[in-house]
Amino acid sequence: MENSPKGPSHTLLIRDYIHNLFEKNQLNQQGKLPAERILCQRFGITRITLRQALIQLETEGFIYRQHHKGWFVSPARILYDPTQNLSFTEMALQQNRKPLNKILSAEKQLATAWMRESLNLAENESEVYCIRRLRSVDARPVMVENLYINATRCEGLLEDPIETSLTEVLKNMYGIIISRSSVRLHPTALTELQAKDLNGAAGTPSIYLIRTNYDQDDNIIEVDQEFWRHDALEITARSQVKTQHKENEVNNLSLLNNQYEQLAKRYEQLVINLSEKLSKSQQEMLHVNDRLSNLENKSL
Amino acid sequence: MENSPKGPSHTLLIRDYIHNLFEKNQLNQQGKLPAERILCQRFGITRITLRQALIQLETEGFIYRQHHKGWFVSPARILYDPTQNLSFTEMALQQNRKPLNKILSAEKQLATAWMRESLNLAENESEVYCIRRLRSVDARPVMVENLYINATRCEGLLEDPIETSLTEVLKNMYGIIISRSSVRLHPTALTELQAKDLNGAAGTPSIYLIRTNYDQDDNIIEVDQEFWRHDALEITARSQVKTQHKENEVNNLSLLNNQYEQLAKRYEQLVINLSEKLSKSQQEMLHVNDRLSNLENKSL
DNA sequence: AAGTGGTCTAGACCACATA
DNA sequence: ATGTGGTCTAGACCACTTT
Repeated sequence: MENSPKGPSHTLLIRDYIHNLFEKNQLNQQGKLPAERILCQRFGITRITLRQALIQLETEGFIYRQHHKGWFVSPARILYDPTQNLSFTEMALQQNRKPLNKILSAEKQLATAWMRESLNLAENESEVYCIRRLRSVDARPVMVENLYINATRCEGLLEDPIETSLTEVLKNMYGIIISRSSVRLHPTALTELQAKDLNGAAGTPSIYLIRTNYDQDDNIIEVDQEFWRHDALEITARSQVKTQHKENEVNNLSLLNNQYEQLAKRYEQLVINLSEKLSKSQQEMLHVNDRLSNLENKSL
Repeated sequence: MENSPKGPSHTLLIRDYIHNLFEKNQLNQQGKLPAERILCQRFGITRITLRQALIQLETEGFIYRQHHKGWFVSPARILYDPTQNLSFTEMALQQNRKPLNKILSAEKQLATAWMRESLNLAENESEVYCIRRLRSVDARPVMVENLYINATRCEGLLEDPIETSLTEVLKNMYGIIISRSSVRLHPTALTELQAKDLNGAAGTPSIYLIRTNYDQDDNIIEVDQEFWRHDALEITARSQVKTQHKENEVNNLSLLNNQYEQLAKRYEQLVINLSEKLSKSQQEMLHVNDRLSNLENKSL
């Protein structure tokens, strides 16, 4: 058979085809595509060619695969705002999605060099809690995360009910409040380990996100590595000029406060002076009145 | 020839090989890899297999390709903080990279439905400036962007020197200050159009970013679609709990202000009262003194 | 004209999932 | 056991870049 030298590439044709299937609701409930070999027949192309097209659609985030099960249309992305301190669960619920947590492993380890540096461990701190979690949305696994927690700060953590909310446990049992965090992220590919947990294929696009969490005293308490399916996430943020406004507001109010304070002080001094004068005046008055009544008595 | 059924996949082998080349500085200055067919020989594998490995490395962000030229090791990522209002140029310079701007096209257009909605155009506003720009870092094209600007707000914009800084032109010529912006982004694949400008291949991973810019009156003035090479960018952000602190600070200061204000008012009233009493007292004194001197004169 | 990546055919066997 | 995707071989021609 000949190659098709001109015209739109097969990727585009297949993309249109899948778009149509999707819009006409001709996919089954889970949004599963027909088998690869069937699609090959339909388009009269080789499997390798078809797969290249599918992989491109996967890169676009339009479809995804479940290992050895098939290709599916991707559900809507979850909105994630790294500038807000919302937990995964809160985030999902807020968007009417069903979140699910699963702890894959949890253990105490000796800190590696990387952990020491990331957690900014002190000389006498050497142990770290390592927790691996799988997080799903609407029964689809979307993220695996590795948590690294400074064990010195929360000895005995693994005996606590960390399945529900780690943040709550840290707050209620150890008095540690996660007050701010900084985040870094970039696109990359899944390694085999992560792909296995996410029920995907190694090498598929993903988002690597690392979050550093600080406690109320601005010490690093926890570092969180997240590996996301790249089609599960939409990142939002807004610039912080508002903060500048607040800054200005604070400055203005402080200035005003100073003025009021000084005004009050000046008034206070004035009141003191006036009071003194008044009391002198009144004493004098008493004195004079005395003299007056004396005189008047005499003159009678 | 047989397939290789076990052991690490070719991708991993090739990855190690390239890592080695890179660390031993055995690549030429631009970090170019040997030709695909040479690599095939070296590993004793087919070109398709090799390419799958290369594409996986590309997805990881470790290498990238220049269309019909070859594969190269990716340079370091640019840090981008969407919560800060830094321009592309400022951002690059701050990180000791050499930014380059190139305007691909600039024209006035009738607003499409999408533009109307995105720019929140009023009934009587119907024209939009559309500017396409290519942005490079260290001579490598990393991003194409489409700017959409409400033309009613800056009639004649295209006659101005927009090659240098659009923000400056808007500020100095039209009094429009971009005061805040909101950003959304997700990973996807390059379309042919964008791939062409970025000198890449269609379907390679990319980051789609859309920014909405607001002026000092919080009206939308500009919408900015950016298409990034996915290996060129590292996104950073920090949570805004600081804002909550500022919020509290503002509230506390306001409260304090109120207290000071009331204190000052009370003092003021006190001063008035005291002044009145004092003046009365002094008048009375005068009166009494008069009477006193009269009496004393008489009695003499 | 030669070299490069981009795309495609026509098969094959393996590993895992499901029934 | 069967069907699914995952991986691989051995070629071929096209489109673009470079010499």
